[in-house]
Amino acid sequence: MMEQNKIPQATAKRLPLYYRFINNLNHQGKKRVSSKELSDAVKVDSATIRRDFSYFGALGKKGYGYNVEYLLEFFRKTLDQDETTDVALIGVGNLGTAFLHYNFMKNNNIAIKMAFDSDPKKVGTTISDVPVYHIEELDEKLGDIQVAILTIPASEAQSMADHLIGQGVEGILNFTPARITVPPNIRVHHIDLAVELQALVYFLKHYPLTTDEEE
Amino acid sequence: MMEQNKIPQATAKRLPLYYRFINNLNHQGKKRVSSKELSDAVKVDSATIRRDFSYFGALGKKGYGYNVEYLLEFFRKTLDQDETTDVALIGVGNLGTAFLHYNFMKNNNIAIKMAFDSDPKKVGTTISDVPVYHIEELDEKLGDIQVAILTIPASEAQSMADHLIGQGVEGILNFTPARITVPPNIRVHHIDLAVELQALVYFLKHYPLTTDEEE
DNA sequence: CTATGTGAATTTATTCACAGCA
DNA sequence: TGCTGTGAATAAATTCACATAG
Repeated sequence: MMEQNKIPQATAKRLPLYYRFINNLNHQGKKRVSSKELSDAVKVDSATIRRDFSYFGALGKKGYGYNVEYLLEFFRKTLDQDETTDVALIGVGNLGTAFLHYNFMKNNNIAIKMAFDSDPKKVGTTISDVPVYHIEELDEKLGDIQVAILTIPASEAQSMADHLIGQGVEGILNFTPARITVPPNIRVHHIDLAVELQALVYFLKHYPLTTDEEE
Repeated sequence: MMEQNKIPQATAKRLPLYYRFINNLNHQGKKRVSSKELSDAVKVDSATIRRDFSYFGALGKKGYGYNVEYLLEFFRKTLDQDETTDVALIGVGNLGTAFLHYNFMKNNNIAIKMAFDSDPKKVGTTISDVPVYHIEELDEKLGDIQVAILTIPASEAQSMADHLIGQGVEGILNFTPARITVPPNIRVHHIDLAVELQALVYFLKHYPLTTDEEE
């Protein structure tokens, strides 16, 4: 696939966050920004930000900071914002609908192109310009979409993942509590709402904060 | 607040996941489990699981594995599953509604006790037994709830967080893209759906998988 | 034999602290 | 002077590998 695989994963995960904020700055007409300002905004230590940026070379100027426009252009390229990534959404419940209303195209070149559900009341409708097809039409409609968002009941997660992978999907954002098993060449990110909530509660009770700390 | 603060954060974040799976095993009538089996199920390396468990002492038996019932009982105590944690949900959009339908009480003793919104069509209704109040009733209704889930527009996140903190909230699960600023004694966890999706896409393009890897 | 529990090694990530450039 | 960029130090997390108990 692509170039320098030396960027730490922790850094890679922060890139979209940086990108969005730099984008905001640009819209506000701001011309320069320091790692300290960025730090206040995105809640990441300024040394970490400088370190993160440094993996891509010297993006700033000493004593000045970073040029917003330049930074934006750089991250646009780095995050492949030129090419659109098409995504399919599986499961048009409340969570799925929330995604459909979320306009990813606005800042990020990611577009949910179609959604699937088995509920006949939903099939045939359009939500935020995204058509909802019946789950049985999946093979026929999916095309070469490689990314799927799973917002279905946990009990169906594994079989649906298997099916999607069979149709060429390579990345799955799984909102199901089920930890799905996939071949080693498939990437799955889990977002487990119950776990997140429980973890927050656990930290609250066992990790008293006095000095500054963050997730 | 509480005892041994020597449990690594990474471990603490996995505890709810372990708990849920052990709970499942127990419901299935399983009596024993090995770190290897757990590993397959929750997708965490078995050595990491043993290490995680070891912070709590010797929970297993050599050559045998772990007794499911014992483990469950242990985690129940550790995760404070005896005492219920009450939570308020702010913003009854699609995402908020998804949370209301999610029955946290089933496995975890976390209960969304009330929800708030400004939409008069929603105020006064009840969703999954949770009453929806007008946002202006917040001070009056909130009581001593210390945890809030923020599922409102980003533009309102900071002011709402300030308000909640003023009312005694100490933990916030923030689904807003806004990175809110809070006093150092307040805990905020961010879950940023757009960032998660972008990060997945970035990893797909730049971190080709051949051998096993995970989020 | 089997699978834990854990020292030791390794890897990954963060943070300090400051030389050096604009 | 004010900031970056980065060596070096530190911290955190993972993983190896095996002695040891059942």
